[in-house]
Amino acid sequence: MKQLPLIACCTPLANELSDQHAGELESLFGALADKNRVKIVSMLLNAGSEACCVCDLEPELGISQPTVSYHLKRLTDVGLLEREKRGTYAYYRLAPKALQRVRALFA
Amino acid sequence: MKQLPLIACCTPLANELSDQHAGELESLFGALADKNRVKIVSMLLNAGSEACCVCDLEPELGISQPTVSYHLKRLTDVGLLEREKRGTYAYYRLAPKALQRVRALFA
DNA sequence: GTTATATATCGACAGCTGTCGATATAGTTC
DNA sequence: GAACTATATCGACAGCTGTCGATATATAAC
Repeated sequence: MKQLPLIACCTPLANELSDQHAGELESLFGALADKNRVKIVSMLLNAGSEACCVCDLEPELGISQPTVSYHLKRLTDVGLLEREKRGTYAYYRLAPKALQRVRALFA
Repeated sequence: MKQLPLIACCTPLANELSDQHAGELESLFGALADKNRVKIVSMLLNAGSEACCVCDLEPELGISQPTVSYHLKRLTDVGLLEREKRGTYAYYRLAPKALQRVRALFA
């Protein structure tokens, strides 16, 4: 680069995200980067404060039970969902803090 | 399932997201599901209305130039970034509508 | 304790993703 | 035109992801 044709190039870019913070966001967005997981979050949003069990979700999603459990685990691992066991059933709900956290990213 | 132990199971879940809408969100979140792409978006946010060229981003990210171009393409393909060519340089900025769109998801 | 059931985990597999070096493309400078 | 430079594309490769059937685990019902 000998000369800058129109506007300055290579201006310093301040406030770069730390590797750690960037990695956390990668995990969070990665958890949402699947159509079935987006549907799960949407269904739990519509369910309000009610929790849903795996058997609620399976017929709506049209995928096998192990795969539903896999997606629920992905969402739970990043803190978006909370799990509560009742008898043989497992009930999932949106973690209240999770939505605030995501919302804060774009405030 | 013979009886419901504590709360009703298999209640109808209304308003499921359409396959198409879920797929769009999958693409959008997938574009953000990478630490280097998160950093790029963050840098462009900090840059405000100023656009950045590839040579701005490469040293900050510490990855090769082809890989930076790959990530910029991923973000541009989903409409998060806009590209403007000036001379041999390519300048990228956040698409104004994109942030509104993401924000609206969590309003 | 035996049977039934809801969920989680395992093993395997195809497909996608991030990365790089090498190369192509397009615009600038001489 | 020839040389240079900023960016994009290509080919390849390791690693991750979503999916399934089979199986394990845990609780409930009898």
